[in-house]
Amino acid sequence: MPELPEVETIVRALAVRLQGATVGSATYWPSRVFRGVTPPALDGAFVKEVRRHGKYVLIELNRGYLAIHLGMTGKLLFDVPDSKYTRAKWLFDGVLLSLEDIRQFGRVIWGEEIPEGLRLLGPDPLEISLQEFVNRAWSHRTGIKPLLLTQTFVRGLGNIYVDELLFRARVNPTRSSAGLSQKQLTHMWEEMRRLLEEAIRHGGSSISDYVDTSGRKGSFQREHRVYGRGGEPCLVCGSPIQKIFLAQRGTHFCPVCQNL
DNA sequence: AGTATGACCTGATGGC
DNA sequence: TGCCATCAGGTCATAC
Repeated sequence: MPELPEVETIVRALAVRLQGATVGSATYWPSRVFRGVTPPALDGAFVKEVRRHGKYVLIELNRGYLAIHLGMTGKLLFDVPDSKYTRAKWLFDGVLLSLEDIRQFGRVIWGEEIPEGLRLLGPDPLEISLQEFVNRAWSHRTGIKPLLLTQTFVRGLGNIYVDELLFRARVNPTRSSAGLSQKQLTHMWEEMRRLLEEAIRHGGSSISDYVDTSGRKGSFQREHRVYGRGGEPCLVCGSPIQKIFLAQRGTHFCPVCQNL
């Protein structure tokens, strides 16, 4: 579910309420999200910083790092009662934070250092330089869509924002990354930043599950130009938006605006 | 190194 | 109303 803009929205809200707070208690329900390794109790630990690392929420404590990936249906919610899908909850100076995850594709990782799974990810799309973006794109032989979804290439893009980005940059999703021109990649890099920043300003996209820490939906789904619009007219040229499958992911694009 | 496939989970939706 | 298939903001592991 949540991609970079949604996780960024969550992290900003967490930072306000958790920075400097002390962990009073932690409760973990048996669940796949821990992948067999439940974090320690953490009583008395305090929060140094909350930040985003790709699609991970990273909570830095004085004793180590709690990394939370929300998978497809994960939510971090303040002050809600336990539900059937509550997988963990923490009390930070009287503030209750719960992790709910229906499908359990999310994960919670504990590490005394930043977990390796996070360190191995590629650069952040909002921080990567144009030159590095171009060089990295040209160094792979794969399709541009699957490449943008690969978190070791850049960290944080998912299916919605890749489709939207390729539409805005007028790049066909079936193109190979190495075959793109400097001009096309420059356009993509610029649109990537613009798109993500705009989506963050809208509080992310809510299709079915995503809500922020207060349970509120984002509004960027109203700005989607291709994602979820298969068969509907292109907002630029009017031809029907196509939906195909690439790398097993639904892929939406305009065959005219994004011609080969 | 690439790509293709299935697995992991649960719920919503649409066709019959 | 029920049953079945299909689909969903994401990784992962395995096999060619």
